[in-house]
Amino acid sequence: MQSRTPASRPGRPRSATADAAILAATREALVELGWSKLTLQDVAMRAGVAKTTLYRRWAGKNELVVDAVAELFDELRLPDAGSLAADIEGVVLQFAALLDRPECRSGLMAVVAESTRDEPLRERIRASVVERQKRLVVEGRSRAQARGELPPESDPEETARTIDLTFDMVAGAVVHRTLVSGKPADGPWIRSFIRVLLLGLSAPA
Amino acid sequence: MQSRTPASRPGRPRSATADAAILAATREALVELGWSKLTLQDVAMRAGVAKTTLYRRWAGKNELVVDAVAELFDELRLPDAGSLAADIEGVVLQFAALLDRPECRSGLMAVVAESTRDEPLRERIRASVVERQKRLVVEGRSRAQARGELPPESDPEETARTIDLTFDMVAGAVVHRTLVSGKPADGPWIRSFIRVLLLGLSAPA
DNA sequence: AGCTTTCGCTACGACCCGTAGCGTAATGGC
DNA sequence: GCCATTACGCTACGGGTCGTAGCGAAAGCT
Repeated sequence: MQSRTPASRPGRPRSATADAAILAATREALVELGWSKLTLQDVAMRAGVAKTTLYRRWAGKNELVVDAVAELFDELRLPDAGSLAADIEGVVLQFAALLDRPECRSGLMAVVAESTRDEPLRERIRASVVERQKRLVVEGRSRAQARGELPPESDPEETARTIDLTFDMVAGAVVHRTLVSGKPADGPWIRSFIRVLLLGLSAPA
Repeated sequence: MQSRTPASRPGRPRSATADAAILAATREALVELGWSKLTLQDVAMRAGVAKTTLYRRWAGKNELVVDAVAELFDELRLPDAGSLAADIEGVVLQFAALLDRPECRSGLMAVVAESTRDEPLRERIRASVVERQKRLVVEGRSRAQARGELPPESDPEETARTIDLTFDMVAGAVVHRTLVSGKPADGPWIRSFIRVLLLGLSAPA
């Protein structure tokens, strides 16, 4: 996750149990304290490890929380509900449920904010969180094109741009609705959103 | 801004000069240090005031940064470029320029993250930042309806939902593009975005 | 065995927080 | 002009977190 083991090094290996306990303790602390009041020594206490163990594995609070939140995004799955609209609705509902969890709300936006001044952190977020979401867009899109619900594209560069645009529109709208407007991204909202989105995307270039 | 003066109170009034100096110093510190390394005593030094003066006016870092960033959003204007697409392009370009400024990037997302566990803070952000953006959507929409570019609505509740949806889609996509994907919301991107958006919004219900 | 790395523990200086207390400055009411 | 009231700058304080260093013991590999 954070430090690769080149084959097997000599010496005592790192405890995988401790890793899991630390990440779970981090999420627990995020729920109870939120990002700003979360301290590394509190996480160490909860996880039952020494504070120095945390610093051996993570550079700081930012990196730790990214890894703790990233695990939540493993749950995201692309359902096969028969139509593009239904597929998107299923994914967005899962995403909205994630953003409803307090450990996600307070952690994710905070590390994104930090990443504006920390390029390695941005890359870490991109690799472990954003890519997992984006893959859902790519897969859903190719599936819809096979069904004839979206116009196919020949130019691979144009395809990449359209995927980027779709991803930013979907994820951006849901996040903004949930965290800025503070209203739930529930069924009715999602369906009206998908309607606007698909009308725009399915039109010929 | 943060404490209303009921008519005129007895005693020495608060220095408006100090207010402006503090907010400017906050933005300056945001540029140089970013959100996480910004401290109130550093802001006090830069502004040439005592630390206690800061605490007399703002409850803490969160509220101070919200006010400092909110002033930036005063610059947003709705241009009259003749068509809805051109109007939106103008507004989004301004918004993207705002999000390019480091004092905005690092400050805005951080307070939004904090607001997930602080309802008064969320309300403060809504009133002083979000409302100013939303008004642009409302105005641009009614202008477009007068020009016949968007279908009119009879149900006022439906109208409110459409405005909310439009706002979340526009602001969300631009923020996500800029801060999460880390790519510029430049002219070509904005135009392809507007194309998708308007195709969806201009379709009949 | 011997070597290497991790782990828990303790301690440390540095820094920031948020508040209290003081004397002084600036205003409005009488 | 005097006084009550509020704002201001300054100093100081206890409490907390940070990130690091050093130590002895534990747990793997060869």
